[in-house]
Amino acid sequence: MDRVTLNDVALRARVSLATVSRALNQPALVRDSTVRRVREAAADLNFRPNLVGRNLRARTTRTLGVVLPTLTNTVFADCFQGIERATRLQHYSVMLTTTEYRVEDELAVTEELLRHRVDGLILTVASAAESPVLDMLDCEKMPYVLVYNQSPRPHRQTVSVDNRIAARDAVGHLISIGHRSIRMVTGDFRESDRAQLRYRGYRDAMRAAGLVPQPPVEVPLHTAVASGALAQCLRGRDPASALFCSNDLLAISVVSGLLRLGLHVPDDMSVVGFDGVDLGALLYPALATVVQPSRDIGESAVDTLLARLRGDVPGRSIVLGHSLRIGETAVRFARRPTSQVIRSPNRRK
Amino acid sequence: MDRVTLNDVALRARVSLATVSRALNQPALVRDSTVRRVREAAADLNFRPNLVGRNLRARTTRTLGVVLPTLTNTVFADCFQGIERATRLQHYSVMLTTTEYRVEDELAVTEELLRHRVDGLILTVASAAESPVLDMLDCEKMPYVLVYNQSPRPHRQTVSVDNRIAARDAVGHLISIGHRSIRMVTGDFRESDRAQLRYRGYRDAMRAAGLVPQPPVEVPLHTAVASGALAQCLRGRDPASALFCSNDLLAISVVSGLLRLGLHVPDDMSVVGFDGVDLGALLYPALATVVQPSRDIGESAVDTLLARLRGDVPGRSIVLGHSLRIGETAVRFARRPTSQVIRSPNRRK
DNA sequence: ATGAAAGCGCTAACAA
DNA sequence: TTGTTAGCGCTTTCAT
Repeated sequence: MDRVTLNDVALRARVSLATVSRALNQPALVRDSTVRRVREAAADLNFRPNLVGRNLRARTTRTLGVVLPTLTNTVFADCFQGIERATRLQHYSVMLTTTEYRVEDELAVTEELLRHRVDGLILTVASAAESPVLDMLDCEKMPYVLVYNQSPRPHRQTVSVDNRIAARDAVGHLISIGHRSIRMVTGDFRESDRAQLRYRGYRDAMRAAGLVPQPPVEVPLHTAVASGALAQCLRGRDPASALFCSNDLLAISVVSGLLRLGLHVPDDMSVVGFDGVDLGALLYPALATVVQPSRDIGESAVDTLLARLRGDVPGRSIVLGHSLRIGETAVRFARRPTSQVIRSPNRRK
Repeated sequence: MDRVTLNDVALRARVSLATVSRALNQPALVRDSTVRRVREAAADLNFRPNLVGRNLRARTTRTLGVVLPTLTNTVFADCFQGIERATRLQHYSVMLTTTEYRVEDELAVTEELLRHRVDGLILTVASAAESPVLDMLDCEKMPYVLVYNQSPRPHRQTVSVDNRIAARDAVGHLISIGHRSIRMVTGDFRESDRAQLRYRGYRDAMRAAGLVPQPPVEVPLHTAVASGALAQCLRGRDPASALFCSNDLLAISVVSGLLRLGLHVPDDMSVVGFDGVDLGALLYPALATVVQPSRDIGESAVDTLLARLRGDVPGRSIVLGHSLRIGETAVRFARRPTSQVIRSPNRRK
């Protein structure tokens, strides 16, 4: 492997080991000619600083730990790219682990990160309100920042959109374009405090309009949406004309499910998602959705965390702005569909 | 922070530091009663082994470095999840970095990983045939395994499907169901040796059927497919009836683009992708595609790399099986469309 | 079965 | 400006 150490460089440059270290890390403290000699020697020997040694000595690793539920949902992948970019800019490294939504793994993977002595953590947990991991981190005074989660406890610093208001806006939009019977579709409800907040936003919007919020339709995650679950929204004396989904992946799946049932989207049913993954905009019909700035969330989390590591006072949680993407899966409600705009391009010329 | 070390535990358990280390790592070498005392002391003190210290001493980090182009394409996200699962099973950790397809970053991010003294690397490079990173790794005898890439040089161990044959199978399928004018759509061609291999597979299949392969249609990546590029496939005296796309993301984008142009998929144009991302199966119409076992590729890469770290001889590259997913975006060619199967569900009842 | 001690590669006092 | 030295937390001979 590579066994060339500071000492080897020192020997070759005919200076002490300490001088090499300084020449490489704080060249200002070393005579120019020496710096050059050292650099040359290092280059000749193909010297590669050993961060393990440095980290042990420095008692800091310049590495952040990241814990996310999954990367399959690109919302988290985007966030991670943001995290990575920001850390790289600040000359930090990052160790990523995913829990694949297994709440019981959150603690174990975090523990492993702590053994590696990451300087701080960025994580998305199932529920920020009651979380063994966060309790542990608090107890050990290990700095961390939550992404996507929002926490009732102010000391748990988060970077997110305002899920409740964002959801309210989305549903409010549906109402404003004439929908009155709107249902919310979620994955496993308990798995995500975001979904719960978004459900509250749904209720807020419904009530504000004098409508009756319905209980959420829970569909199993990561699988084609059972037509049964969807059919449930279509039956009864007050069938839904619009569905608000707790995330984009689910929304995409719901749209496909509806089409498969022989319905037309959006003429028969409007659908709105939440996340704003790029893919949604590429689809046809383009997914209407609430856009969260995932990359920014990641970058902002890094900045926040590093500020704290530098000793800044914790500061408040950060709420980034969301926006509505007016896609093609949601249109004005009409008892008898009038518009053929969306469908017509799919016609043969 | 946490400053409890082996020594602290030793003091509390009234044994030497060395005994604590042994009790924790090789309990067989220590009297049972002592092991218990040590464990208890460690638990009381909330001792958390410092891997930095261990790694420095052990001159091995039990950590693998991973370099991937992006996570936004779920094919890589899936692969990473496989990598993560396998490493965790073997009590290894992993450091991930992405290049976001910036070839010029491959070297820099890898260098950083090496400074962290990862024991080995798993990477997907733009082109395995000529790659400064790989040259460097070879030169330093740093163990690595490529995923997705296939290399002409046998010593560059890879884990992948047979891209050329897989592509040939896909195009062969199109031919077998009556298509004769088939074009291939790729992203930036130079960015990926996979795309080139797949193009060869396309040519193989065309020629084997006595058809004339056309040059690839290159469309800019990560953006809605320009209708201009697609229109190009529809013009001329021999307009395509089917498109083979170099990856699923592109295929999805192409399908949407066609729909937007007013064409029907698959009646007017069949589309086949490559990758087999889960999402494709959720869409409507479901994407026809070549399925690669991405998770397995990741897991297999870990196993291969760890075997090598254990001193096994390198062994040959691993070619995992692919399969065709018969989706709904590809159907038998007919001059005048006869089937309404796909479209009819989208009709109002 | 346990302890003493050396040292992994590096940084940072402290001296010179 | 440069050198000497003492560890950072851990594993591992080598003794006992």
